[in-house]
Amino acid sequence: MAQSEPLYQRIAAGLREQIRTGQIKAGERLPTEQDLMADHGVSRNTVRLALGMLQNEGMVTSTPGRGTIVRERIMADYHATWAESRDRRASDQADAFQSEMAEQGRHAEYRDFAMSLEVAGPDFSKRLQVAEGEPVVSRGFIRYADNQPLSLQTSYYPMDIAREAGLVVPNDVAGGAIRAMAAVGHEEIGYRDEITARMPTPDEARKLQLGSGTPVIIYARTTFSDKRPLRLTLTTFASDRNRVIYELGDMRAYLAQEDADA
Amino acid sequence: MAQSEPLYQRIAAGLREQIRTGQIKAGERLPTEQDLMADHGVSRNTVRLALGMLQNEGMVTSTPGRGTIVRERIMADYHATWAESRDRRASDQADAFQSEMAEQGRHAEYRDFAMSLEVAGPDFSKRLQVAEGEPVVSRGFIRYADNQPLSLQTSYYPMDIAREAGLVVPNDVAGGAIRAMAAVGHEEIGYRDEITARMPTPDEARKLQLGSGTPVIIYARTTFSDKRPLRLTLTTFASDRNRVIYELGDMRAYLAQEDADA
DNA sequence: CGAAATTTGTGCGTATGTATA
DNA sequence: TTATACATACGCACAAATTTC
Repeated sequence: MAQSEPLYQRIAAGLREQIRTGQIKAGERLPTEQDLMADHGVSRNTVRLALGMLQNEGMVTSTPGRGTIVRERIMADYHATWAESRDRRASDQADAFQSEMAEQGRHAEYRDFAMSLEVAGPDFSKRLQVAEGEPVVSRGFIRYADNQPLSLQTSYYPMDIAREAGLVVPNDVAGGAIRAMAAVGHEEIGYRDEITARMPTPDEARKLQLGSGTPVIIYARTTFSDKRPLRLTLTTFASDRNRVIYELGDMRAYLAQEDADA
Repeated sequence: MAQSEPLYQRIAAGLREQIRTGQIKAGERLPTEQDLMADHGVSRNTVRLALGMLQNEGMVTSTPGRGTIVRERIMADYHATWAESRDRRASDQADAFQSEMAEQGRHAEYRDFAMSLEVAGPDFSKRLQVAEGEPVVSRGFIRYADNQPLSLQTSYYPMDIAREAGLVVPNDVAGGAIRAMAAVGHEEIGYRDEITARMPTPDEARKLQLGSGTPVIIYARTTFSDKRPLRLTLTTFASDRNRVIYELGDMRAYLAQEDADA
């Protein structure tokens, strides 16, 4: 006899397979806990361990009274290569996002705009070349599409640059922060992007309305003039609703293929 | 009295705070389940719900007999901008990785190399412009550093190109697959990278030796000649051990800062 | 609209197995 | 070997949210 894996893992594997093969489709209900208890002849505790696995994998969500439902994922693309360099009209880095969502027929907006002064921790200090303990200017907001939160974004600026560019104000800057900096001689000519992922903090989970098994993508862009770092932008993406896209080099073959599809 | 959150969440929050503030450091043991039961006057079940939260957040790992321990994390950088275009000597896309790890004084290697023919699913079909159901050539391996798995990588090639370039062999190709394709007229001149994150499947978790709360970063690179897609490379990174890095534009300020640090 | 039934969430207790120190 | 500590599994009760009638 094969060394048997735990009961709850077997039950989870069975449900996972039913979802993968489409026997249970996105949006549909799984059998209730009672059903699963009866089907497998196990205690409720064991059934809940199995369902807990699927929740932690982000495959299902459970709601009291409703049941356990297979999640569906929709994807918004964040084009890192040109998100900040096209149609920069409205707000800080609030730019290509709205035009891209509009193309997809979705309503994009920014909420909870906030400006504050923060003390540079080791992270900011190193990347912005600011002494630890010095103040930096933080400007952030939340991106929404169709009333659903997509990502949290906060940009940090060295104090002297923020002052020169007129960024130390508690509201949006006409034309965007990037242009405001460029206008006073701080032009962004280099970018370093660092991307990783982790599970969200409870605060992030609340703001992004994340299901329990959904990680966040952490996207950190540091920009440079020819002399120094100008800006550190931290974006926290809900990973079930976002992809980050880079296009490099000669894309004529890709573009031709896209046209053919349309 | 504030609307009380569930007991197990309160207990988890307390432990989270002790870890964040450094009262319990990486590598150290949390109080045992028995201790936590006594401290908070709750049942073991409740204590385990709290510890389960921390595990799902990737903060701790539990081992029978040993206890529950705060995880420590090491980071390897994957330089997407030039990982495939520098020092391409050894294997398929096995290139800059080894030289970079060597610079950090770590031992890099590739294991479990495998070639197989697969039927194109909807994903491959669309991106490689191959009819669904057609065979594609798959070549994959696992990256290790200091005996620890970092990422799973599999590349898919359209059958005709793989044949021309001599990739339909169950072993490494001298000089790398990219050169082999270029040598027969299929030169990569464009790249589209798609990055997202999700929780691992049990299989991925096993191969990457992931703790239960660790997501994976899914990195999909499609490359193009001037005419058509050449290759789809799917990389699954353990998110607690990897970052993906892009450097764009003029980085002279960043490089100067790096030199100064060293 | 309100009441009842359904379904998951939280919490208790207990027992046995298994890996580690 | 023994003790410790987590893993798995059983049972029960009540609360909270949703759907159904």
